[in-house]
Amino acid sequence: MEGLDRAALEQVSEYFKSLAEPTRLCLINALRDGEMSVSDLAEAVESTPANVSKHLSLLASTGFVERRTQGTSVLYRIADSDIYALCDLVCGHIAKRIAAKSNVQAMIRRVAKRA
Amino acid sequence: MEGLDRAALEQVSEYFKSLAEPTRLCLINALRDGEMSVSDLAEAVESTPANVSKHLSLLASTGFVERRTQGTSVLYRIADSDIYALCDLVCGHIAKRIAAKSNVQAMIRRVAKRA
DNA sequence: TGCTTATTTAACGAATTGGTTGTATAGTAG
DNA sequence: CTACTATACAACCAATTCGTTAAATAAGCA
Repeated sequence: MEGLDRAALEQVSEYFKSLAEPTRLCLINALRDGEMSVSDLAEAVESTPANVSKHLSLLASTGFVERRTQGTSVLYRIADSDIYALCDLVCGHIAKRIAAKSNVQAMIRRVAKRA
Repeated sequence: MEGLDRAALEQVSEYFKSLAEPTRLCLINALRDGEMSVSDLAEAVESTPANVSKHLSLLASTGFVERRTQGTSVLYRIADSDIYALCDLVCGHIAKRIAAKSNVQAMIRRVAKRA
């Protein structure tokens, strides 16, 4: 992303924004095992169909999920499994931070002991 | 991130949120070549020192950048270069989407020609 | 000490967003 | 055709956020 202009960065931020919401991450997690209907997803993430529908259409607009109609239901699925690589990178970053922090705390404990 | 509870997902979303803003992405881009002061960064991203300072402290709180004081200046640098891998994944996703879209448009052109 | 520069912080306003509620649309069954 | 179900959409409110402005803090220097 080296030489991106302002407009491009705005678009990139849009994509990050669509992942920057716990309910949407929960939906993405629920879709790990395959496609699900809106109402089933609503139950899975403990929210209302209306709310879930709104989140899903946002995720669809950024291309992370795709929809398919079956009868009166609409089934959603993950469209780009790179999304999980993204989440794993962030989780790894958090894990590193927690590890670093506990190292600091361990050091503080050592210093305190010595004093 | 398979079995994450609500609290953990909320934390993950915090990290994505810190990348979900064009000015912050611009700052991260500017820090690619090494550490920079707040005022230099403000000039680089065409914003005010106050605004940039606020964005930087947010990025520091999620551990993507680190600070170091030198005289009256404060120098910021990238703390975890995984951040670029994250951006590259998103850029790749966008590129895929654009490619797919232009394929669809090409197909539409073909069909239109045939008719 | 006082002056200047660099950064941070607080307070404010405009704009965006997540969730709710009520309504509209579309497909299915009777 | 009517009734029912599943989903989407519009309007609304509360809460958050980006940027600005002004004031506070801190470091270097005359």
